[in-house]
Amino acid sequence: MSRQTRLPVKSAAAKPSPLAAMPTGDWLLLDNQMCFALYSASLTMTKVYKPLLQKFGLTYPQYLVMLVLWEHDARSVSELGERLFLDSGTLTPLLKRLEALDFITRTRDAADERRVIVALTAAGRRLQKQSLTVPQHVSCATECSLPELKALTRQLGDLRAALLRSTSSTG
Amino acid sequence: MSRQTRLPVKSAAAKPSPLAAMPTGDWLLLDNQMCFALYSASLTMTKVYKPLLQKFGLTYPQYLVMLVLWEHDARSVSELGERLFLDSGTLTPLLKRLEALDFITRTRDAADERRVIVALTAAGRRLQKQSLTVPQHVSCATECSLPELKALTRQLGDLRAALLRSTSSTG
DNA sequence: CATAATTACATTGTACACAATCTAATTGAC
DNA sequence: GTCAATTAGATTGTGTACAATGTAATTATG
Repeated sequence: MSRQTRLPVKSAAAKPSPLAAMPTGDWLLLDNQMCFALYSASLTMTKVYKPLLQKFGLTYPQYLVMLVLWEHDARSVSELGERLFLDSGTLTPLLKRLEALDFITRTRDAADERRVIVALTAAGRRLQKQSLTVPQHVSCATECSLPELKALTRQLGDLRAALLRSTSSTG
Repeated sequence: MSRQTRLPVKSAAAKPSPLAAMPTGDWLLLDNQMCFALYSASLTMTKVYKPLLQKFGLTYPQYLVMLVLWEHDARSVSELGERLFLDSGTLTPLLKRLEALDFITRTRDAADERRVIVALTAAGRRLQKQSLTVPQHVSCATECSLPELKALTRQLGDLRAALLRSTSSTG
């Protein structure tokens, strides 16, 4: 067989990398890497939240759990995990801290003793109104307009979906 | 004085939040929040890297340190930190692991005994060529074109810069 | 040149994040 | 109904992140 053979090899002759249009020597440059921009922007973002959430005693991941519960109270741990893309190893200790703060309760589901139902306390519900200033402050800190924020949100959602496909499938 | 007074009040009458154009009740919805899209995309991204870097025994933050050193060998801990937006509390243990893997050396600077110079070993340099497949694979996983990747990289870099301004200054 | 201030890094403590594993409860196959 | 397979959470171990603090070396000031 010649070197030009293109039989459907294992993970496909498929698409060439989008990087093919760039010199190979530039592939490993930090500032060319979208992933590093993503990673460092995400870390910086949590630093912006920190002082805002500290007033309530919350961390950013804890605040995310509260957001989910404010949308729909009383959800199981796995439902929270699906919504937030986090697993029980992360959520279990986090939820125990939220419980210790008296913002949520954790109760075994009587109908299915494997499940743990996470529900808001009165204090947890009260927190919703008080935390309206948080997205307000953070959105200002982004120095983005609302259309820009919406566009970025969609792009990052699409990116997450694409990356999830590559982890769950053949890769 | 009339209600129109615009004396420079504490943290300014300043700009209204970009969210002002959105119903208040939507501010706390998870899927409206760019920050959650950012956070979850970043976590998903590191999951894509994991199997690719595991071949070399590296984690994603460790890989970032290698990227910096491949661009410019022999840098101090604080230089690495400035480049990666990480502090010594994160880098010190991470660098010790890279040293244990024999990819870097850590040496006190003779000219300034406070500084620790991080430099590549031969194995660390060899890793550069071997890791060219990593950005190739990840860029495919994003399902983005090169112009899309470049645009996202710039947007996220701008976002990080804006967020950094809000943490360092008056906030 | 003595000492106060600063700088560079390390350490400690808290909180994620997640793979791997474990346990208990439920469901399925027969 | 019994036992295997599955499911839901919890636990364990490793590795970030980062605030706060500690220590040693360097620089600045008088």
